[in-house]
Amino acid sequence: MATIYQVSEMAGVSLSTVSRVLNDNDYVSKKTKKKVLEAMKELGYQPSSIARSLASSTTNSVGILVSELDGPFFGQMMSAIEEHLRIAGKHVIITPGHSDEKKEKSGFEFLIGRNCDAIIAHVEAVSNEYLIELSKGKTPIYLMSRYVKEIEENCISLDNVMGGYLATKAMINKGHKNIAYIAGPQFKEDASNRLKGHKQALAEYNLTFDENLFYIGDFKETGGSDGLRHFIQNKAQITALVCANDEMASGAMKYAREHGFNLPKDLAIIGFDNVIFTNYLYPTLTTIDNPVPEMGRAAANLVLKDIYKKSGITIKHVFQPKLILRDSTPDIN
Amino acid sequence: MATIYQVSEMAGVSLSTVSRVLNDNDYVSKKTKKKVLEAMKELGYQPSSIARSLASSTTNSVGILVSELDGPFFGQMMSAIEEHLRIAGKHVIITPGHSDEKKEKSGFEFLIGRNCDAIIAHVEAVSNEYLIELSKGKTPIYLMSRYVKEIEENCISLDNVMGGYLATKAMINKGHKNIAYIAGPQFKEDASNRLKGHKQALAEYNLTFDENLFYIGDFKETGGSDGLRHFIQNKAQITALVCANDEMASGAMKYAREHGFNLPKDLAIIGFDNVIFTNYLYPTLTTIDNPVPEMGRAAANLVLKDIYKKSGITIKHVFQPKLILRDSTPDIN
DNA sequence: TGTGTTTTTACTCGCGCTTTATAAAAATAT
DNA sequence: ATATTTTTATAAAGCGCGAGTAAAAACACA
Repeated sequence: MATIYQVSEMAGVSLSTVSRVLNDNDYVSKKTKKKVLEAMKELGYQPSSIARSLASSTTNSVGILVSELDGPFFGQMMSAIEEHLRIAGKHVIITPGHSDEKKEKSGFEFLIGRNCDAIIAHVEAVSNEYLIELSKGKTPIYLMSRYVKEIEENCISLDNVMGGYLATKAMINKGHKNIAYIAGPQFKEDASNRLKGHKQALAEYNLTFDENLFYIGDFKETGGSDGLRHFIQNKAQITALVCANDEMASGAMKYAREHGFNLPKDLAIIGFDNVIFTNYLYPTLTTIDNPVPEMGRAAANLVLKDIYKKSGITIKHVFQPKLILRDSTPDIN
Repeated sequence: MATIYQVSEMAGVSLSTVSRVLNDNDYVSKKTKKKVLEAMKELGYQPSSIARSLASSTTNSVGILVSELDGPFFGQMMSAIEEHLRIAGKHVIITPGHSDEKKEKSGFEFLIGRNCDAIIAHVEAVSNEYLIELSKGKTPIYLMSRYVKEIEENCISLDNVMGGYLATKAMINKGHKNIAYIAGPQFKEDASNRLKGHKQALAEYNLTFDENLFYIGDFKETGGSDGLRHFIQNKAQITALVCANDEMASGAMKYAREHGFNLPKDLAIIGFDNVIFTNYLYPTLTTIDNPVPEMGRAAANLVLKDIYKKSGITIKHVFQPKLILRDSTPDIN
């Protein structure tokens, strides 16, 4: 691998001259610049970003810490952030935290150790205190889908309480009274907030929250099927099912169909997140839109503004969910 | 940020001693080791992997270059590779190539510049020649879902021709004669091989390949709907539809339903890849299993063996697809 | 021709760590 | 007690680059 030194030798100039044409800021005469450029091409020179980082303590790369590498939700998120950052010439380094405290912490450490200029994290298992403490370090931390008051300027979040409220209210408005709820793991902030919204909606319409119509799932397809099985086995009389995310809703739909339900007539189902495939289910799934791509762009913009000093950017920190009515929640008569 | 120097000072030993306990290979007495470890903890010391890489020219990280960050196929792939590598203490750096030649090349450059110990790539736009040339460089390249003869030892691939063959043959076996095919972008090797398999199956059963029953889609949901629309508008009389991947199949299903088809009776549909959501569609989608997770693990194992000298590993290079029969392809009578 | 400016280039140090070669200390043998 | 081996620690060089400072070259003006 050619180094800057060999380039300088070949071009007959000093090291720093080469360095200067690399970062093309300082004064270099056109003639020498050309010479250097030619030498670079000749040698197939590729600057080592590692060495660069060490010397300049800036890497032009931002770390992304997500829960999972797969799953439509995180896919959209990573994609939106990366795309937006790439335009600005920044790169991303992605690592998963698997919703596990240890792994999330080790993910942060990895990213910090790699001198990321900033980290955008979607973490669920670490405590707020940890995050606040971490934010005092040299690497700025930005949080996706999580609101921590002490560092709210670094948070991009969705109003999940409102989302949960909208979902259940939609069912109530359709005329349902026996509404079951499949929640997500309650240590996850968005899951608990969505549940909170569900309860608010029930309360507003004088419906009581019934433990028998409540199940905690895993945010995956299995959570939906397990939840519905639970309700059926307990002979719960329900006409509507609210799921805390789309994966669980789709799992519930499949389970329902396999157990003789005629969808959507026998059971109305609503999801949450509006991931792509909801629109390809049958019946198409009513859900709550979670504007992940926009939020990803907002996070990217935030680091562009804070870290890379791009001007003229205004950031929205809290996003609003929106009800998307489709076929899985028909009017009842 | 604490450096190795401050640790050495605090522990009252030399730099290199600290370095040795870090890499705990050479001889260090238990006593000094303990002293150093304590000093590290006290200072909250975190070794800078950047500096480490520069000095040792090894990073314990492997680059992953995928087409897209979202999409169930790539999600599974990234996840499988990462999980397997993480066990061995290696990290991944992921970057997308967007099936675009320039972007794929820049992805390679980025990863190489970051001194990845190896790169696992799923690329579609760059030429075989480029890949062969690249393989001569200092960073070993491994290819997912692509077979290049000259570097076959570094390839993990699926027998896509066989997959395409199995899909169409399944339809023929169900009794269909008017079988339409929605292919993927033909510059992608897997897409063109699947098509090849389709043609083989047709030939084997003396069915002629009909341009009117052929459409090239984009491997996304829209490709499926566009394709089916095309056939309908051209008044093609078809009873079966073979799609080159699951996303297109799901798009086609939706379009079919919206246009009065009674699925699966009026139109049998088969996909390809067996991504998770196929099992949650209605009717559940018959498809060709693409063992992505296994292939991901194989790729990870390959670099573990080649690069990190882990022993006792045998690698399978070519994987076989498998027909997964579900409800979208009923028997016809 | 000499002095003052401006433009261009070269040197040197250091980023935080690994890695020799080498010295010092401890353990063992004679 | 001394020589010899084994174990442990040190010092110094260098990985590839950036940045600040010093020096050289080019130019301008009188």
